[in-house]
Amino acid sequence: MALIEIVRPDTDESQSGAHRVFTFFRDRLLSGELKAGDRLLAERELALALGVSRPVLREALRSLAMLGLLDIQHGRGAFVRAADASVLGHALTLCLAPQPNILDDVLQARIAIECQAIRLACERASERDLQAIACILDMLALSFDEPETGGGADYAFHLAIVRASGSGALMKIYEAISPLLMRSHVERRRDTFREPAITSRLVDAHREVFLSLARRDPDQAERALREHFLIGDELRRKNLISNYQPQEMKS
Amino acid sequence: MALIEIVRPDTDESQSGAHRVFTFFRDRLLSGELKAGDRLLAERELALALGVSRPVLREALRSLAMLGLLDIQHGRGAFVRAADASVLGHALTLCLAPQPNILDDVLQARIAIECQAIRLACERASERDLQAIACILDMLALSFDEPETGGGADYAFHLAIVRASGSGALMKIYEAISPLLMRSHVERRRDTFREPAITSRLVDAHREVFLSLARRDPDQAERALREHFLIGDELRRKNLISNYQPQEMKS
DNA sequence: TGCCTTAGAGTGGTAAGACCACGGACTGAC
DNA sequence: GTCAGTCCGTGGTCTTACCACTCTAAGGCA
Repeated sequence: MALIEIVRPDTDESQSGAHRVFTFFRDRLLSGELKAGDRLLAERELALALGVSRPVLREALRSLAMLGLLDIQHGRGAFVRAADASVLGHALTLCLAPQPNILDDVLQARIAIECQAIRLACERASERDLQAIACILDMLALSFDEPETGGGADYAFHLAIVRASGSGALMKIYEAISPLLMRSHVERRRDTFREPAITSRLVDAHREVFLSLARRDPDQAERALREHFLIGDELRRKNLISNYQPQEMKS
Repeated sequence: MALIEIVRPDTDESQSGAHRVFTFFRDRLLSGELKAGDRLLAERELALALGVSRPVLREALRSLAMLGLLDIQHGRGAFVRAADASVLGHALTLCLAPQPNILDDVLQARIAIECQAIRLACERASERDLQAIACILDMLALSFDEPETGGGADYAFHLAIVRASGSGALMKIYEAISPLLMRSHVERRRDTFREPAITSRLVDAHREVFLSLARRDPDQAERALREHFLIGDELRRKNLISNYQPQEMKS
């Protein structure tokens, strides 16, 4: 709740006011001088203290808020917010937006993260981590014929593996790509689902991944995981073909 | 150069003005309606057209600029900028800042990206990609005893592999983590370097990675790469030990 | 005495107007 | 033809004022 101390940002000449104020706060956030939950001074006081006008200060604060670093509440004040991965996700989406085939391409990033994560998890996963994954696996097996809960369990399974890796960086990046993953998943699920042979293979694949992890065998775990992704890829291709076959060419 | 058409953003009630304008532009950017290079209307006209005051509009534009989506030039105007990975890098840095051991942890992300990238590269790399990597390898071999250029060539080698994967997502994420990688690298390089035995092993390791890639053998390429990372890790540990050994404990 | 209502103070949200600083283009002189 | 100066359009900033929201505390009522 410390109301931040003010030191006039006399460095950083050449940058315009708002940008100066922006970097001022960003640096305090990076250095840990401002922690989540801290309340900033009132805008009028801050503007005075930093030697800028209120609109300029607001431009900077608003920018920080858009980045998810600040939580500005009408009538209450501005509070430092713990940076979550949602901003990262948005930034990534914006970066990747202009590129073609993003939804497929982001799958490569997913494979990259998960394969490394499961290797780390083989070394680092705690018993609790493994139990959690086992639990999700059970849910997965039970709900594999329900699209919604089944899809959720599927995602939870993979997320739990990444979490078990104990790597914050992998976790954050995985969270960042997950909104795009979701879009890809939704697009894919439209018609891929609901053939018993497929779903049972899917559950088996997950089980094998888990077993390799439980045996703490990195190479086999990664292999099982890659196998699982290959199956998904294969299914997708089959589906594409069967989708385009009946109606010749649509545009 | 299309000066954007204006449609009053009458949806999105409940959000404050600046945020409304922000999402207004963000959505146009995502949908491709605004392309890189486009010039926005003047602030005064935009404010009038969107039905907000100029300070409010500026708060939104400034936020977009901070995100790297807009390039606002004094005296010239505001231009749409191709989203590059630098913002992503900053966002990632901010997300990861509060966590301990980030510099080591981000290495895990690097390994993840590169291992998947080299697998893809084995399938997709063009002859030009391979030539480029070979060229960098030569530079690496020649300059392995110069800290600066050697370090640069090292980075360029790995970047070239990621580029050869042909995956935009992997590339963007790799670029995003590279500033953190740099920090880690600098920290590490302080004293790791300059033992001939080490540097020659380093060059050999790179060469082996390249050869596996040129033979388009994904499994071996990944193995070689992991080996390379392991060596680095081992060196780092040795160094830590030898650093702390001579002078007992320094605080 | 206790609770509810209400008014005030403090906060962010918005608007309008004016002026400054920079960049480019046009026009004039050389 | 070239160069310099001027002018206009642009973003950059400041000031002032007012509105809307939140919380709190004082006051009235039961």
